[in-house]
Formats: sequence, structure tokens, C-alpha cells
Amino acid sequence: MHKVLSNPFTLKIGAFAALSERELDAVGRLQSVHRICTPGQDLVEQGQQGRVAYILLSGWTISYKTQVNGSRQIAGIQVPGDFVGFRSILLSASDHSVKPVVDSRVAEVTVDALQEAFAGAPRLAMAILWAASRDSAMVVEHLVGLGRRNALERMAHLLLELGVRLALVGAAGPTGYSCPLTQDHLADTLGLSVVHVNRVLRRLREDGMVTFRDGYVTFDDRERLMTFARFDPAYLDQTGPPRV
Amino acid sequence: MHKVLSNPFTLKIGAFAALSERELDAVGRLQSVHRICTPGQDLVEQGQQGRVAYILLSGWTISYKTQVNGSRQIAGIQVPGDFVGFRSILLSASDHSVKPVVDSRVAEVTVDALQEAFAGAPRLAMAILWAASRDSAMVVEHLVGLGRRNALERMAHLLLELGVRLALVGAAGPTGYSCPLTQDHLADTLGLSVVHVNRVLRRLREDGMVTFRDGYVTFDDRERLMTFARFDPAYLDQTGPPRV
DNA sequence: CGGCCATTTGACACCTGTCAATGTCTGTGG
DNA sequence: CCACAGACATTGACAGGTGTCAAATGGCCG
Repeated sequence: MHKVLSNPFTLKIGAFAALSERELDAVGRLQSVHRICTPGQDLVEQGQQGRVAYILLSGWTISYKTQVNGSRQIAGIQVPGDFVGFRSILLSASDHSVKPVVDSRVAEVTVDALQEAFAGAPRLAMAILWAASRDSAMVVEHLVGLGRRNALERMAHLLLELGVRLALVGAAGPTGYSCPLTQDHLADTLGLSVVHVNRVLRRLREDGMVTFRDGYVTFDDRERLMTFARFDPAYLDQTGPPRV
Repeated sequence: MHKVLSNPFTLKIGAFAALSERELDAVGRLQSVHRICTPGQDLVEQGQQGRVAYILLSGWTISYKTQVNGSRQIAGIQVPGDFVGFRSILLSASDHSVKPVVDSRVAEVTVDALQEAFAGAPRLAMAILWAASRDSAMVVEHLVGLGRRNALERMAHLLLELGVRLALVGAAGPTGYSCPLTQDHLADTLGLSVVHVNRVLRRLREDGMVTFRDGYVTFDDRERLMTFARFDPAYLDQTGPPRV
């Protein structure tokens, strides 16, 4: 089962929940249907009724909402091992859209598959709920940033969070990580204009804290950046769910 | 079973999921332990490890995060029938605090009770997940407001959302509702200063759209207010979860 | 009556958006 | 190989929304 063990979602769930062989099998079955997607076409569209969600296996995606006046707000950025459009699966219509940032690979999860997994492995249900809770905690932290942090702090906080999340799946080192986002993505994530994102990035770079350039994020002084952003990774709950 | 049927959470869940007698019993057992709380003491504290959540039976609560610089961001406002601190139950430590706005009554839900309910009634598990998804959708809509709506629109949107949510549990009419929030609460919810909240409320009142005064919200011109706020209640998903 | 909390209002500063122009790079087609 | 288009990044000037500071008002309660 090498294929499953190298799977980022299984790693994330399995490392925390001490699942049995049978439960691990259920996790594997949950991700048996793969699919490739590209930035040209949305993976999920706001208002669509298909009861399907995904687990991101490789690549990056964004979940976002578009308003009638055309402005876009990105609600979350997904990296490998993350749920994608999980909320849509139970709501009668998806409340948001999902678009790949780069070519990506996902596993398709239907509501039936999920329900079967839940019925057959209640502890797996709790583990999945835990992962969903963690995602939710990230959205809330994001919301706090929009409400109570200025542009510089928001940017610093986001770049640090992505670093921690990527490190969990082995895609980031202590000094930085590869990042396919454009300044446009950052603007729509942080509730800023592209112009101001550019100003903010320049400022952070000239202050010697972090450099965002050519698809790569480099922490020039991670310690100072964390203090500046008041970054406390507790909400990422790296200790896992209660062992039930 | 009159007591259970008049319970807002049971109403919310039961109306949508067509649960069996046995499942309804499980919902009832989930809420059998009651507790009274007051604004003086937080119901949940950021960082606490108790694996317990609540269902709000009567009153109002807010969930919020406080930063080291003292600023507060309210992430959600709960009205009767809503989950309270549900995310805390699975995370190793709560990522937020919860404070009653007025004297309130809650039902205590432990992780054990939840797991028992899940094991004995898988469809109930899906219904609870649906309710949690709906809560999550509200947080995301809130986030979109902070990122991409100005102060006037945010305020209008919030007052409309509360009206719809309260109407679902019979606590609001088409013309308005009783609301115990202070301008301070509104400010910390909308990411504004109290001073600006006051300016915004005056503006909305003088424009003849909505009046917030003496603990009561009055829709002076609900139609125009909805247009102004670009309020689309789809994210509140009043059609319920898929019938499984 | 005297404190305290919530509300209200004005003056001013500044963070951030908007508008506009330029620069850089990549891929495409002639 | 060059011309060109398009996407992304960068910079400057200016306007405006919102925060901060300060003070006054009003209601509630001990």
C-alpha cells in the first residue's frame, strides 16, 4: 500500500488518529477516484448542486466567492492533503467556487462514499471532523486578520501560515517554500488591491523580513517576521484530535 | 415530548433531515444537560482543553478571539438553536472564546455523547455535519464581507442576516427584531471602530433603510436595504441537507 | 446624587483604494 | 529572428474611507 502511505491526506489523518488497518482501508477507498484539473476550469462552481467534494493530492487550489460587482474574495488556499469544497457536499448548493492555481490532482469524494466510511468506521468520522474543524479554525483566523490586522501584518501572517502548513506535508523548509500564487491571489485573499499588495511586499522585503519573488517565498528573518505578525500557530492544532 | 419539540435545535435539525423516532431520541439525549450562563463569565475560553461544546437554547452568545494588543474580533454571533464552540470539541485546545451577550441557557454536549450519537445514528451524524457546514458557510460569508464590502454594506448585511436567522426560530418578524447587541459588539464583529459604527448606523437610519435603537432593529425599507447590501440568503441554505 | 457604561459628535491623520503609466517576461505567429 | 500580445509586477499621484483622540450627552443603578 505504498501508494496510500505516500498520500498527504492519509498521512495527515493517520498520523493523528491512530486508525486501525480497517479504518486506513476506508481512508484509502475514500480517495480511490482521481482526477486532474487545470486553472482554466473551476473544479467547483458557486451554486452547483453536485454532491461531491475533493481531497487535494498535488498542486494548489483556491476557494472563493465572487460578488455581483465583480470583486472576488478568496476564502481559503488549499495545499496537498487539504479538503477541497468539503462544505458543498452537505449543503444543497455550493456556497463558493474552487479554482486550481496550477495543474493539480484531486481525489473525488462523494456523499455516499463518505457516509459509507462513517457507518463502517465511526472513529474515522471523528478524525475527518477533526480535519474539518482545523480547516474551519483557519478560516476564522483568516477572518480575524481581515478584521483586526493591517495590510502588513495580514501579509506576514499569511506567508507564515502557508509555510507551516506546507512543512507538515514536507513541501517547505525553514528558510522558505515554492509558491505559485500571484499578487492578484494575495490581494483577493487579504482583501487588498493588487497595487497595495505590491507596496506591502516591497516593504516587507526592504525591511529584511520576507521576500516574495519569482514563485518563491524566502524567510529572511523568520523570528522577526513572526513577532511582527503576532503569529501564533496554535490554531493549526498540530497535536491532533483527542485519541478516542 | 413537548419539551424536545419546542427545542430550537431539534426543530432546526428535525425539520430538515426527516429523522426517525430513534434518531430524534438521540438528538434529545444530546441536549439533556442544561446550564445557565451570564455575560460576566465566558462559557468557553481560548486555549481551554475541555472537550465540551454547547447548543444555545435561549439568549445570545458571541464567539471571539482576542489578540495580544488587546483588540477583539468577533467571529460569530449565536442565536437560539445554534452550536456554540462546536469546533473546540475536536481540537486539542479551543481556538476561540465564547461569551454570553445576555443571560442564556445552553445544553452541554460532550465528545462522548456526540460519538455515541454518531455510532447509533449515522444519519444524525450527517444532519449534524450539515448544521456545522451551514455555520461554516456563515463564517465564510462574514469573511467575504470583511474583505470586500465597505462599512455600510457590512452593517446592512449583518442586520439582514440576523433577521433571517431569527425568523427561522420564530424570533423575528418581517419588520424587525429584538437585538441585545451593543455598538461595541457590532464594531468587533464588522472589524470597525465603535465611532465608525455609530456613524454608519446614523447614515442607514437617516437614509430610511434600517434603525438600530434601544435594543431593537427595525427595517424601515427592507427591500432597499437588501439591494444595497447585495444580500443573497442562499448561503443560509434553508432547504436543508440532502435527504439521505 | 454620583459613577459607569453606552452612545453621539467633531476634528484630524493616515492607511489603503483608484487611476494611470511603465517595465518585464513569456509564448506565439509571421 | 523579430514583432506583438498578454499576463504579471512596479511605481507615482491623489482621493477618500476609516481610525484615533477628545469631549459631551444620556440613561441606569447603587
